[in-house]
Amino acid sequence: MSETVKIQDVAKAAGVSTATVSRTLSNPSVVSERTRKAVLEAVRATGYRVNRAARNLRTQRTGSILTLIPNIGNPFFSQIIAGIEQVFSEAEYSVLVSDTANIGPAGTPLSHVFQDGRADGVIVLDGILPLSSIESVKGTPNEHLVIYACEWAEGAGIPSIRSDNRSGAIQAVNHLADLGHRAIGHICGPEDNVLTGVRRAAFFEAAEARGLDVRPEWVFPGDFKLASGAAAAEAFLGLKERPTAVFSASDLMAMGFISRLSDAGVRVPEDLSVVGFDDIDLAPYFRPALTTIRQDRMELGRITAQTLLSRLRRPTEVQPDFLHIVPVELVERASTAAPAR
Amino acid sequence: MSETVKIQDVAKAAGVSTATVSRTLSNPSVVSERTRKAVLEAVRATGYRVNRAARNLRTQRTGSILTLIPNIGNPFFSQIIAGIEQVFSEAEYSVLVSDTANIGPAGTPLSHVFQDGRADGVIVLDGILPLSSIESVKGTPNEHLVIYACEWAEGAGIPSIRSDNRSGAIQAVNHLADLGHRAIGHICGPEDNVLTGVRRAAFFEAAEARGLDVRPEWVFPGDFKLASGAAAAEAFLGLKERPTAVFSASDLMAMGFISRLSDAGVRVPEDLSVVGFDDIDLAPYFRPALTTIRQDRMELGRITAQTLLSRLRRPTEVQPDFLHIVPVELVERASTAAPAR
DNA sequence: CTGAAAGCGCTTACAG
DNA sequence: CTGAAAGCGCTTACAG
Repeated sequence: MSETVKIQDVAKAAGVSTATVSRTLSNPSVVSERTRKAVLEAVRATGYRVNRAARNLRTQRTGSILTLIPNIGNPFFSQIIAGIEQVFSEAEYSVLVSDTANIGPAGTPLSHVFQDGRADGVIVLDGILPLSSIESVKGTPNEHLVIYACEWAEGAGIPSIRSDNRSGAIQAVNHLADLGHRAIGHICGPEDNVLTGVRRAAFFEAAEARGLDVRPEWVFPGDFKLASGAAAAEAFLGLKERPTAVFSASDLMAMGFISRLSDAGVRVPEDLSVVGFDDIDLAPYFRPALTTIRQDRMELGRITAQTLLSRLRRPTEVQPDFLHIVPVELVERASTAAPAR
Repeated sequence: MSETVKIQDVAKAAGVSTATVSRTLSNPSVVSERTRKAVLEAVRATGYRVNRAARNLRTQRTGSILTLIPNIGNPFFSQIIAGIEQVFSEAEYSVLVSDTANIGPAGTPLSHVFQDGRADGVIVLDGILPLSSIESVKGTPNEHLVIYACEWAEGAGIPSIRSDNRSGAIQAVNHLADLGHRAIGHICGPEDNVLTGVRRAAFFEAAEARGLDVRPEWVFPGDFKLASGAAAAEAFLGLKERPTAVFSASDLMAMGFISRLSDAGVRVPEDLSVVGFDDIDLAPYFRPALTTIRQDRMELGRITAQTLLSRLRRPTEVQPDFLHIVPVELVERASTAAPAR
């Protein structure tokens, strides 16, 4: 690999113009077979590779997609990103993954991503991204190249792919009711998160539909993470009257909850049934194995990527209210059982 | 955001040349204060943003770093990437995360990443990447812009940042020996992984140093994942004579192992002590809380990024044998205790 | 089917 | 301190 070889060098080696080399590489069918062979051979011989920056500048695209996540350190997102990456790498796009915090100082308009030429499309996995940032793309040609996955923001008018959170919560409550539980509690996600509201509302709705008892002190605050589940357990242990079952808005909180409870001698499922949400890899290996609502995160990522990809290919088609809901299912394991007594 | 505004438009608005606009933006000190103010105001008024592709083409750099991981779906890497991202986003670099599989068809030379103008530097978190791929950068100006983190390949002659795997394994064995265990086993990582070899060798070395009994049938194959821990448990349960303690090369395998064992009535730590490796977030919440070797993955990511960053800034400095080892520590929890009897 | 030429939007010696 | 001009390496109408 001596000096970098350019299209010029290939053209010279093949005895054709740079235009022909370019065509052979990007649109081979318009070139005669004889020429194509000569060019391809010259490419091989020289070790030529197209320079991206030059191509991007000329074609006015970047070949990359930006994925914005609230916290790159949170393993919850890795499966989703794997799904996204799978689809886009086949389509010859690079996937950039970034903390929402890293797109710039607070309040940075999302439109900058496009203006800077950093990406051809954006997948937002973070419902907390300020609406004002999202709105900066409204009315621009890039408006339909932004898409929410997993989380979303109410009223953003941006297409969204998400799990069926409502159904998941209802399935959890129904499962508990079917087992005979009459008094149930809930561990919530963070208050500023859209998933929290949907899952909680569906929890109340289903509990009411089944005539279950839910008291305000049985609804515990949380943030989807392990420690907040343990904190909920502390609150639970201080209760005079306890529910016989708890639905947690995430598996991680369910695990933190059960851990702390087991230290205090409360047995799951004998003394208390617990249902989680997500079905992370560990759920079947936790003891008791966690009954939970399975989210197909890989699939969610794939569908999101396919949706964005089709928009990148047919830029005219705009449907801002596009909404795709991925089904979830209850996975019954060992953390739920009929109530004692 | 009408049409895209270019440096030309700013120049016109400020009454200066494009050269002066460019200088104001990239090297403000060479411009007079009066001019600078006028330009900045024109930038503000027009909403100008530098086009990356144009800048990249002109400056012959990309402003991105490529991070290659064996499996983007594996949460083990997310903390490392978070550390990398943190450092590089401050330095105004984008971080591209990609499955090793996605750099191209098997055997794709790593040098392509540079030739394509896809990244200014590469962080390889995957020791399995073929040596021939790595070697393609040898002798090129990009040779010292490739760096291993976490894993590595023996003989690649590429700088490497890694945890002190040897010390970790020795600490695990010593902890077990100190508790009074005389017969110990090991669950290995995948055979084609460098970490597997180092941890296993150190395990044997320390066991011998402490005069412990290790039998071939107590060394279980694995792949770092949950299911292989459960498989090791099956093998363990079939043993006529069992060790009283096991050191697992990953936390995930330790958890899979303990889960399956507890189903079979083997209690940890009463009947068997188990030490993991990694200290993933769940380790303190698993029951029994896992005694393990803590790897500071965020720090590992940060150091890797800083090392690569300094090389990007001073391209002359080449030290192919650069090796940085991040300390690990034993975290004692509830999965280890003195042997019974 | 192919080539000559313009131009994508910047940055940077060079000259003054 | 500033400007005119070249050029980074491609792609793509346009013409033939």
